[in-house]
Amino acid sequence: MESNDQWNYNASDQFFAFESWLEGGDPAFAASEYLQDLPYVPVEIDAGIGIGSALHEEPNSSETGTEKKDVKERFAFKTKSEVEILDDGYKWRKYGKKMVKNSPNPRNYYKCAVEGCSVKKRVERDREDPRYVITMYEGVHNHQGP
DNA sequence: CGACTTTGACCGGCGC
DNA sequence: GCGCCGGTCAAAGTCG
Repeated sequence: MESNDQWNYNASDQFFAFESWLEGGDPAFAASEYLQDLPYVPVEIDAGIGIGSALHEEPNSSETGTEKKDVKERFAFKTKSEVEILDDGYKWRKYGKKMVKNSPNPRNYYKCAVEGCSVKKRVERDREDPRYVITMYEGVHNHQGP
């Protein structure tokens, strides 16, 4: 599928921001409270991947005894984009919109439209830089394509 | 006519 | 115990 191409058109910006976040290179973003409790999942940046690949990581493999089922795979990054609706190759159904206290911008809630797939996604603009969009994924796709 | 977006209401967790 | 805050539901509306 050509969904990789759709990723590539802005993958550079996305993963550059993501790397900066991982390395603490972007204090404003790292310190933002959107992500304070958001465990990130490392991704292979050189692999030309989509978010779906990143979400295949399973953090519970090293856990022993009590497994933390509540902790789903979550992943966030910042994108420089004018529009919030970025087609990532999946079909999303919007189910909510909310104003967060610390931001003048609304936060949008999306869910994967494929049956049996409960992946969720949140999109919101950066409070400091309105030209950036923060996207957060949660869950793992059960299916390969849209 | 069907599928999806919109928007306020509702609910549960947490802090005070 | 109450109020704030973030997340979800669901009815109505809109678009193709």
